[in-house]
Amino acid sequence: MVIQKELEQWFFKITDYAEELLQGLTTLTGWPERVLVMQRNWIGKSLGVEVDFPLAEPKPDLPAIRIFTTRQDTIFGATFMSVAPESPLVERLIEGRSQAAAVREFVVRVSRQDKAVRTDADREKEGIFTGAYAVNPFTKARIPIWVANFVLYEYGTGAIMAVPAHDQRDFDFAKQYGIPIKLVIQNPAGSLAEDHLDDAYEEQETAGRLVNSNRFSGLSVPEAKTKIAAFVEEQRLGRRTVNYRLRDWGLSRQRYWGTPIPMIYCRACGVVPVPERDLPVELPKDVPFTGKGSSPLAQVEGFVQAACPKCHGPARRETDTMDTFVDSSWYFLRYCSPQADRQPVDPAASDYWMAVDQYIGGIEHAVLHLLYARFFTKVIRDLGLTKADEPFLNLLTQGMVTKETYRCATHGWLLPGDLLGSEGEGWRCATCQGVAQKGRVEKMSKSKKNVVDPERLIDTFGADTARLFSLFAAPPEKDLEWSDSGVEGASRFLNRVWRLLGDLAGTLSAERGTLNQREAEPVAPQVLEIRRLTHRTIKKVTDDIERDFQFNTAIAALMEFVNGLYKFAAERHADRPGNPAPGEAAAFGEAAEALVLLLAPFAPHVAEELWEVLGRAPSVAQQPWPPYDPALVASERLTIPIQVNGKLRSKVEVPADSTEEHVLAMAKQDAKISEWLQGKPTRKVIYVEKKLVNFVV
RNA sequence: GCGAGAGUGGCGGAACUGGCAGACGCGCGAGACUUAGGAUCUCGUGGGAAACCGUGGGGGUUCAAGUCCCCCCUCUCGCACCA
Repeated sequence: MVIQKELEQWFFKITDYAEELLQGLTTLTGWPERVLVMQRNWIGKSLGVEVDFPLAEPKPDLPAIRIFTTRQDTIFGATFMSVAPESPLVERLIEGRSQAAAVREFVVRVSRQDKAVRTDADREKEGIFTGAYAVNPFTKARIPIWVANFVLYEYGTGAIMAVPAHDQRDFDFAKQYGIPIKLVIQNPAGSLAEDHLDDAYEEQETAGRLVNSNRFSGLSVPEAKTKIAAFVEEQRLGRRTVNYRLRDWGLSRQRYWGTPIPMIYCRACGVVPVPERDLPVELPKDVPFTGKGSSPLAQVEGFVQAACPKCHGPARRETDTMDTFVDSSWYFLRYCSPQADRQPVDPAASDYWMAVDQYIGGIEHAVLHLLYARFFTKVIRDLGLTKADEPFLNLLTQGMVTKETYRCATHGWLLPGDLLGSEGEGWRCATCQGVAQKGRVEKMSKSKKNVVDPERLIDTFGADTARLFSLFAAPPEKDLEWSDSGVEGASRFLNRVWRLLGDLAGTLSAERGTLNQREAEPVAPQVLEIRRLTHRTIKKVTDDIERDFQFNTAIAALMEFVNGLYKFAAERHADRPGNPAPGEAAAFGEAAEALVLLLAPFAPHVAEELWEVLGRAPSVAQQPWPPYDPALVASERLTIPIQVNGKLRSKVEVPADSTEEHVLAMAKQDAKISEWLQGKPTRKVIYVEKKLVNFVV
């Protein structure tokens, strides 16, 4: 059973930074849009006004109820007010009234409800009349004050003006309790009738006009918002206000693992912070975990008992620990100067290292961790310990690993090892032989049992295969669907690389170095082709890694490279057994080295061994990234697609430096093309250099 | 409901600024080598007999659209009584 208790807790005043945390988002150009949106929503800034609604029977210390609204344009339609059940106003409003007992009972019932139930959007709207009335300051009408379950005590002022005609929640509530509805905005068609409304008219963007609103009638919604807000201030009824959805960060946890909150409670002096010389407060080692009651630390008398730093009398320590998000909010700053012992961050070191150029994490941290880390950075900056305004310049939110699920009617979710059968013949449960249903692809989890055993994976295929597959299966920001046959494919590729280099290694060493003399002698065409492939691959892999970590296409390029090298090797054996063209072995040598270097980030262990196979000194990890020769990246000959009326009809091969005239001439000579062009006047010829020709006939 | 992202072969995914759609891998098919193959190698593999048709659907711009514009559908994620 879960019981709600009120606890006294510690908070960080993150709300002081709400505006800066919001504004800072515009500078985070290296962050994914959806993370920015989530943070913007989380901060939830809204502009509105606070207005005092005088009580019909004012009390000396409570003359009015203050509300917050963003829809001041509808204020003439406010026909009642609602107050949050938790609000202390409730008690003040009902005191001495006949309704008091019933209202108290309602408040108790609502506050007992589970928070999850209460915050459910479909929750039924419920309320109770307090017996008290207020005066709408614009219409001077006497309006009843209700307690309503949907009004949030934590947001705004904990009390609202209710405009049933233009707010769906108020509309539902008014309908339920028979409260009058007053129309104050008419739609452009003029079709809204106060007594026949099916729903609240909440539209603000279209050209609705104010009605029944005195001197403000006829204005559009935006005009009315501005004018009424100004009027409220002129008349001293209230003021323009900014509200944030963001709440202060409650950091107290009734757990052991976490940083102790360095506070001491003294009967005489109150709450006293632990003085700096006594920091850090360390967690005691010997703690009983009973699993019940309060914080584990509260059980440790030796920890709890302390002397008051002020009066040195007996006092008690805070026994709650901090939310572990506190630690992850500034570790990157601490990493800049882990040895600094006088302060948490050495400003010089922080200025050198910060901000973090590239941050990688799961999307689940979009709001909490990434907002808290931004908050801490700003606080630490304001303490003068760093100049960074923002901690992370570029953010990559990598996807989750997913896998299909299997379920047996009697045994529930099944581990891959508890499955019999195959995709074709269907799946069965290994325990009961019953039918196993293949379910959705979901995030790997222990509960759904759609997991792979890393031990077995590594025993069978090795860590390189697992890594290579993970990087190849999807771009990093997308979810990765685990596939056993895909893993086999990755393993097959590494084996192909292994065999290729093993075959080549023997013949390579003899001719190393001849590449350097390539200017001196004519180069055989196949040598040039091998070298072109090599340099094009280096460029492709380099570009793909630098362009948003597109490891999947980088690995695809390596696979193409290997396929190409096999082809060249096979041709060599077929055409010129034992008789290589000048420089051919050297070109293969260059290719082999590049292959190993490019493969190293994706399959470091295999690459390290291959580096040795090539007879090079360890370690491949110490080698510079291979450069490419731009001259070798460009092809010598191009295949130009030829279209007629935008449809592909043929292709011609031309030297890369061909002029437009030459390409067009070649195209017209092409047998298929000349057939298509025959007898029809060519109206237009589109020529895109090195790309394509299109005849419009 | 609001916001963001995405829809491409049997599957995972390529296609950067409009210019050969389907790279690469899986799967599948055929063949080779084999006592054997769930190893390896080679070839093929969007649909269609073909003309042609094909990037969720429908319009549009353009010589040319997966890519740009308009409308619609579906899915995933986030927020959700925030006044």
